[in-house]
Amino acid sequence: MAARTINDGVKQRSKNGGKGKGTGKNGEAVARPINFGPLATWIGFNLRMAQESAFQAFSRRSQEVGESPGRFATLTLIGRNPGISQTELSLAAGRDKSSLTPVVEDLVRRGMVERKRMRDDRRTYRLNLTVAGKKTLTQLTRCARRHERILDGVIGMRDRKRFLQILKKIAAEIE
Amino acid sequence: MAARTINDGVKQRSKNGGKGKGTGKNGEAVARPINFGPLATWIGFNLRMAQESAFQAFSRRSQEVGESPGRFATLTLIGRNPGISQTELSLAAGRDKSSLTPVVEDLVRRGMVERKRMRDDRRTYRLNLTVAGKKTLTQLTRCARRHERILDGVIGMRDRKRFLQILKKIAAEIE
DNA sequence: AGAAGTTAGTTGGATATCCAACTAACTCGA
DNA sequence: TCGAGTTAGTTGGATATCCAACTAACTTCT
Repeated sequence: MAARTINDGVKQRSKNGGKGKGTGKNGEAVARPINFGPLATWIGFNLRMAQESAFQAFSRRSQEVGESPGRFATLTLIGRNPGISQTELSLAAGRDKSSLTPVVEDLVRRGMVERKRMRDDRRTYRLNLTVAGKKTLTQLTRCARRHERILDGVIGMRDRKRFLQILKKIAAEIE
Repeated sequence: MAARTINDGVKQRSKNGGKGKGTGKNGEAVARPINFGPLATWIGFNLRMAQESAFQAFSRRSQEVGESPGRFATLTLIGRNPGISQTELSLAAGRDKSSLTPVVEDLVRRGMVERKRMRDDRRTYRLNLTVAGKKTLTQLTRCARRHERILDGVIGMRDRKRFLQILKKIAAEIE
């Protein structure tokens, strides 16, 4: 993940928050209204916008612990599935296995993850968390919980379950 | 966008679709169950998975027209907001303005978009669709409609409106 | 047992995107 | 009117991710 400074993603993009041409009566910038056309009601576009927003927020949060958001899912999956292989991991995390090569390398280098060749199949690695990895995961999990709480607040507990179900359905059934 | 072949993203990742160790009685591969731990119920993770899934599907679809998915939002926004500037465009599309430099360049080069300096502010560009751009946009819009119809099918019309509202709320209210 | 096929992980080439820093151009205040 | 501050767009440096092709290791079929 990018070595982002405190000034991060959304902030940069919204620095100029919707400010286009023109100025309001107080001298404050005023947004020129943008016509989104069909984008306004299309799921695909809004899904992307929501995801990016949430991701940036979590990115900021995980930096507070000095980690990147990408590491989080990886550490969780290794922690919950000791001895998992890189390919299994990539499938679970929804990434290409080649994307995991540098990620795992980094985690091993920093002493978070332990990587052993399997006895009976020497192509495959077994991944496990080290003590340091478990500690980091605990911190990251706390971050994630805070993040989730905020998301829950936005979604509202009344709709949360259904919303989650639909997300899973999309991930599972589209193509 | 990547010059993807017909064999695309999700396909690649799911080629081995959940196949871990072990083999079922028919000789078919059987997934080793993965423990997702808290990821299973976290919005952030599932939002990412759903978005990626939908994005890949649309990516494939837009290749049928020889375009990349990223171009679609851009063309739509220019088409709906003639004379829009690159910065306004970047804000609307939720990307950094620097990301748009190569995109707009490409669209201009391929004759989809026309780019003129403004008279009264020579820093700013005005972007407009050319005839060719409008034609391409029409094709892309058809693609997108097909894609949306599939998403609608997965979500179900009963929940669609609420689901969309929540996505917008997340994009707007998170950070 | 040996050849052909498959699988785990890595490498290479490419794109998309970000942020910071830059240039040119505009605006505003004294 | 000139200098400081702001804004539009580009450039540079970095990361994340993809797909294709590769190597090494396993499996299967004859």
